[in-house]
Amino acid sequence: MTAAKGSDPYDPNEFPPFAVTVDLVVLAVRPPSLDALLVRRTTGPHTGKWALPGGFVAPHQGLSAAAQFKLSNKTGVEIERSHLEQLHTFGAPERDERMRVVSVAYLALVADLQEPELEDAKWISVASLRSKDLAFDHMEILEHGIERARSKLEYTTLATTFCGPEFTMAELRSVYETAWGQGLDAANFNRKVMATEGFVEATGRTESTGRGRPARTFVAGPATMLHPPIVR
Amino acid sequence: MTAAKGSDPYDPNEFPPFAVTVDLVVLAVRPPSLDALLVRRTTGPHTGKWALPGGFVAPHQGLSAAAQFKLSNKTGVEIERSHLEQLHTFGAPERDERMRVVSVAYLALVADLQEPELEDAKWISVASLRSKDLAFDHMEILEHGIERARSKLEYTTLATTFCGPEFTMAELRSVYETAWGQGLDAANFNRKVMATEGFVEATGRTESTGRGRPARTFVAGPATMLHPPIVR
DNA sequence: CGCTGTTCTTGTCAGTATGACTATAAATGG
DNA sequence: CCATTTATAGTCATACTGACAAGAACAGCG
Repeated sequence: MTAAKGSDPYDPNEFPPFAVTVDLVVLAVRPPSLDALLVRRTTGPHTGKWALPGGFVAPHQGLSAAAQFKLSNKTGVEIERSHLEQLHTFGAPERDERMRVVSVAYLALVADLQEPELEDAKWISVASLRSKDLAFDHMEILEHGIERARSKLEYTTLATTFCGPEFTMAELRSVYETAWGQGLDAANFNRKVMATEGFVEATGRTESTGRGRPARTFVAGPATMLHPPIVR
Repeated sequence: MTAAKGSDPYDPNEFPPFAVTVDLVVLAVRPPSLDALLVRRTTGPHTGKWALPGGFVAPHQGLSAAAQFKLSNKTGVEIERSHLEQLHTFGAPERDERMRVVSVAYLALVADLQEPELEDAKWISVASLRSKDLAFDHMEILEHGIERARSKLEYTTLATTFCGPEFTMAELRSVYETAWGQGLDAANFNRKVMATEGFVEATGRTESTGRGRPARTFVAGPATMLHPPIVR
């Protein structure tokens, strides 16, 4: 195949338009389960099925602005103390029967601040995903998001985003254990976290859960990347 | 802000359409420089400027299919022995003055098989990027791609993609050194690569560059991820 | 009030990986 | 055959890791 050089042969006004949507993978760690936020579709195709929160991007709206809007819109989540990043873009020609839709998926990590759950929305444990039938290709998107989140815990400080503003080592560790589904040695975890400059900062206060020795509390430090990583 | 619940307020047919494009960050390691492929714009906005290869996605074309097509189209590159992955999606409302354009950027890593360079296309060293004025937001896209490639060298076996089908340890090492702009200890590099199961497989043959002891040659092994990583 | 169970926190230690370096091997070109 | 070049193997002190033990600080209970 010898290529036609020069200008692109397509005129963007020639063919039917694309629609662009954002879909959100919203994850929270709520021990003992890692949960994703789903909404029930009340209109359009796949009505009645569970789906990712999201919707169409407005004409003059940026992509991340659209994602932020949907996040605060569909969930009560505060944008502060949460993390939002672009995940992947899905644009298979037949993913929506109505028209050509390209969906830019975003990943949101939020603290579990028991926000009032909207109706037609629920948290679902990612462990119970296999049996679910999500709308469109949302299952694939969700799996991408889960793997991205699990992976990013290793080499970034994002674990603190899953915690409240003030947290104990045990809480931080349980973020990893819950997301990864495997236990970590508390002593070694402590050592690694404390050895990483700027990961957490001690408040000087302690917090008691009623049983056992009270734990020191920490707040997130300024660091964003982990050297060395916390390994699975 | 209390959210409007239920169905999305937007009707996709109400507002002006989006156009969707793919843009390619094509990288090759050609010691002593890491090079990116640029094409000169001959039409539309920014005519005359250098830009990333790319173009509009056809109505029934998948995103990665579009990227593959543009890759073989604008470069003579064989899809085999190259790596193509989605990078990031750029959709700022004003990034193209003609209309709302959402661009899905792809990252392509190719071996330096001195393909016949098309006219209006050239390799440019990423070290000389600062002085360049690329079309649209292509500089930002390119920088994303470069950083992604540099980062992926650490924990994947993608370095072999930059080499030909058969390569020496020195060639593989120079991929890292060129991409990272820093020297690596040959002996330690050897040890780490050989210790990683499935990274490379010895052919039993050797290859002489004219000077010095001939080097054993290797082919890429089946592994895709590196444990432990090769660190910068 | 002291015991006990629980949880958090610090300490120890052997095995391993790492980086810097040295030594040897195998070719080429005078 | 010797100097040079490059590839590869070996050495060693140090740092990091995982597994485990020990100590510290609480609550609850008899």
